[in-house]
Amino acid sequence: MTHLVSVLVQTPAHSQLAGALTYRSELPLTPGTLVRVPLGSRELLGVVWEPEPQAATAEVPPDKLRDIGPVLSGLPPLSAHWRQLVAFAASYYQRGLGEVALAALPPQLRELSERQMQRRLGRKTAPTPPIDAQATVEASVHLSAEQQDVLARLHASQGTFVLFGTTGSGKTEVYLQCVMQLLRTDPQAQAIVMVPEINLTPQLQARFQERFAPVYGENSVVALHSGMTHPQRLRSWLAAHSGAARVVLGTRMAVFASVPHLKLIVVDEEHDPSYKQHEGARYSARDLAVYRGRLEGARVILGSATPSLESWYHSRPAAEGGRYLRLAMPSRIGADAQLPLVRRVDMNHQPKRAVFAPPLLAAITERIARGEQCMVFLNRRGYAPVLQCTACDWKSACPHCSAFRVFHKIDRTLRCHHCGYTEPVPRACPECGNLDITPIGRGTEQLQEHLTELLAQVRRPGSVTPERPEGLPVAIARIDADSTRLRGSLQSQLAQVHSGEVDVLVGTQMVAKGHDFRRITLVAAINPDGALYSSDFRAPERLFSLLMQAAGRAGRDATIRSRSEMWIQTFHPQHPLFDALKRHDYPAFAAQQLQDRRNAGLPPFSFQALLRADARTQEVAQGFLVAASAAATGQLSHLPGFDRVTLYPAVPMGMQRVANVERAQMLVESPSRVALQTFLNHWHAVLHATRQSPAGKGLLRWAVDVDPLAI
DNA sequence: AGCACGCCGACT
DNA sequence: GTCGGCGTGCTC
Repeated sequence: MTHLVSVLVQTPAHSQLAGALTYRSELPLTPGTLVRVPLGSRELLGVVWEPEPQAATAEVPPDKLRDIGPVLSGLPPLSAHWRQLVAFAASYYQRGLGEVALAALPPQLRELSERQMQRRLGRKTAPTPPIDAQATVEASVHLSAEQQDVLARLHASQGTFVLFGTTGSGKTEVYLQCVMQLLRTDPQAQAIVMVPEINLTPQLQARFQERFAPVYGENSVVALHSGMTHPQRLRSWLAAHSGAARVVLGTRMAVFASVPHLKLIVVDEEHDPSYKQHEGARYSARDLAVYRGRLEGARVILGSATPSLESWYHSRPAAEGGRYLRLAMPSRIGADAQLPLVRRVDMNHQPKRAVFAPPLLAAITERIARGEQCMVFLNRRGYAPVLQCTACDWKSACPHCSAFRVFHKIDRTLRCHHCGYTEPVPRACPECGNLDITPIGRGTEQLQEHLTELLAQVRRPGSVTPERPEGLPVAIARIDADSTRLRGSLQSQLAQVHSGEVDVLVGTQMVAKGHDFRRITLVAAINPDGALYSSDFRAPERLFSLLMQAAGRAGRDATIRSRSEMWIQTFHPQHPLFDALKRHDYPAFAAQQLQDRRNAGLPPFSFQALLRADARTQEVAQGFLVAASAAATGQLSHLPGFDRVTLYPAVPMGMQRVANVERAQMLVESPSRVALQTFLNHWHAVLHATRQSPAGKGLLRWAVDVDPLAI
C-alpha cells in the first residue's frame, strides 16, 4: 500500500514551496524521521513532518507526486518537542517551516551519503570511567552562602529564572552545580548551556570538561557553534541526539539542538544582542530557550550582571505579574571582594583635543610602574573613521555604501566596514589633488600608536638592569577584529596578556566581554558618549552593560582587587547612566529605563516588528513598503486586534545603502503580542501578493524581523 | 534558494 | 563558431 507523507525540505520563505511537500512512500514513516527526497533535479535532506497530510494533497495532482528517497536509518526520529519548537520558531519569526527545520540541523547531514552516514554512526564512543570519581570533584569546590542560597531556590522550583549576579559573583559555578545536581539525580538528563560568542566557548568548555569528563566521560560535554568544522558539528549533534552527550555547550544555534532528555537550559550573558540571529530566520535564542524550557518542562536560567530590560521586567515580583523568578548574587567572591571604583573624567575641563586626559595618563603610568596592567577600550577599529582633504570637502566615502571608509594605517588602506571595499590610501586628494589629507577621529590603531608615544619615556618595571641600562619600552598590545582575524590569534594574544608580556591592552568591546584578566587593575573607556543621546532607544542599555562588563574585567585577582578602577572619559559626567554605574546600581538604572520605556510605549511595554525591503533604488524599496502598508489597511482591517496595531511610515534604514543596495524599513507596533502576531500571520500572504504586484517590481528581497533589536 | 532553460556579447 | 552573462520559472 502506498502512503502519503509530508516532508520538510530547505526552501526559502519566499518561494512558492513554503510549507511541507507531499511524497509517496511504501511504508508509513514516523514524524521526525530524516529522509532524502527528490526535488527537481536534486536529492535533498528532508524531515518527515506529518504521517498523512490532509489538505495539502488536494493542491498537487496525485500523478505528480514522487517517491520518497532513502531513510537515514540508524538515526532516531526527531522528537515531537523538537518539531514543536521548530514550528513555533517558524510561525513566530515569519519564516518557512522547512527553512527553519533544515537550518536547525547540522549542515553535514545534508551532504553525507547514506554509506558515509552509517560509517559515522558505527563509531564507538569512549567508555565511561568509574563513577566514584565524583566524590573527588565535589570535595574541591567551596560555595559562597549566596551561591548555596541561589542553588537551593533553583532546586525548589521550576520554570524560568533570572540569575542576576555581579561579575565575579560566581555565576558559572552555579551553572556547573546545577548541571551536576541534575546529572546526579537523573541518569538520562541533559542540559544546554549557551554563551553569546564563539570566543567564549573554549574557556567554558574547559571548565565543564574538567568537572564532568572524569565522571561521565569525554563525550559527556560537547560544543555546538559555527566556528567548528562540519564533521565536528555533526559529531556533537549526534552525541546530543543519541543522549550520549549530557551537556551541549554552544552559541545561539544550540537552542535548536536535538536533546531528547532536556532538563535545563542556561543562557549566560542573556542580555547580549548576539543571541538574536540577524540573517535568515531572525530568532532570539534567549526567547526560544524560554519557550523550549516551558515546552519540555526544563528549567531555564537567564544569567547576567545586567539583564536585558525585557528579562528584568519579566522577573519583577510575581505579585506584580512577573513570570520569571529573580535570583540575586550581589557580592563578588573572595575575602576582600569589592567592585572597582568608577571615576568619571570631565573632558570639558581637559586640554582641547586630548585623547587621554592627563590624570588618566598619570594613572596608567602609575599602574605600569607597579607592574600592573591596564585596559583601554574604544568601540572603533582602524586608525581613523574618516579621511578628509584639508583643501576641498572630499571625505573617504565608500562608493558602494552610505558610509565612510575607515583609514587603516597598518597597511595604508581605506576599508569599508560594511561591504569590505578596500583601496590603497590615495597619495593626494582624488577631487582636487591636494597632498594634505588628514585623519578625522580615532580608532584603536591610533590609540595604540598615540599611547606608545605618550609612554615612550616609561620603562617596564624591572627591565632596567646593569646589562641593559636603557631598559625596555612599555608593551602595548591591541586586540580587535583586525588583530584577531587569523584563527587562534585571539587565544594567543590573550595568552600574552595573561603571561604579563603586555602592560597596556588596547581594544574594542571584544576585550570587554567575558575574558578574565587577573592582573588588570585599571580599565578605561575612552569615548563612550555616543550612546548617551543616540536615537536607538536600546543604546543606553547596551552602554551600561558594556561598561559594567568592562569594569568587571578589572581586579579579578583577589590580592590586588581593592585598588582596581574603571575610568570613564566623558563630556557628560553628570549623566544619570554614569551615576548609576558609579554606584554599580543596575536596579536603579533599569528602573529609570523601564519608566522611560513605559512612558514612550516602547518594549517591553509594546511589541515590534520591522518589514525590511532591499532594492536598487530607495524609491522601489519604499514603494514596496508603502504598498504593503496600504494592502494591510485595505485587506486586514477586519482582523481581531487590528485597531491595536500601528503601521509607521516607510523610512530609509540607518545604514541606507550597503554594497549598492538601497534599504528601507517600516515599523509595526502593538501593545499586544497576540494582536501583532495575528496581524503578521495574515500579512504574510499579502506581502507575497505585493511582491508579485507592480509595487514589487525591482525589489531585491523583503523580510520581517520580529522583536528587532535595532530600529 | 538551487538549478534549469533561454536568448544576446567577447573569446579559443 | 562557442563560453557565459543573469532574466524568468519551476521544484511535491
